[in-house]
Amino acid sequence: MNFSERVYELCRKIPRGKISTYREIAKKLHTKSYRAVGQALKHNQDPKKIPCFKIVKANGEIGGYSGINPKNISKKIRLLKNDGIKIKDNKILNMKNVLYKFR
DNA sequence: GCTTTGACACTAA
DNA sequence: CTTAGTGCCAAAG
Repeated sequence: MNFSERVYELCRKIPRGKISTYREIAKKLHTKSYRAVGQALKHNQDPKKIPCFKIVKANGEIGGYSGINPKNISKKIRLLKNDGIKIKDNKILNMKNVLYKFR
């Protein structure tokens, strides 16, 4: 199982109404490659199977979605809101409440 | 097989 | 609050 696949697995484990961060995933994979996590997601991006919109930055910002295009960012925000996440000015509110912790 | 890139993180100023 | 700099590591070139 390569790096990317493990990233996808973790994404799928995130329950509805919760989110996670690139950092948390990297930690769970026992690496500090936060950036590589994002790389993996953008490359494969299988929205049908992988809720990659649940992955945000550690500081509560949204990050990107299928690149860093603002249009897709909006879509990501809409998906998150639809999942019960509150967002204000491209930042997550109540991070602590919605952040899903692995392990 | 070395160099660059990037959906990030962290600290300091 | 914003910039600027440094670290990170898998993938792409």
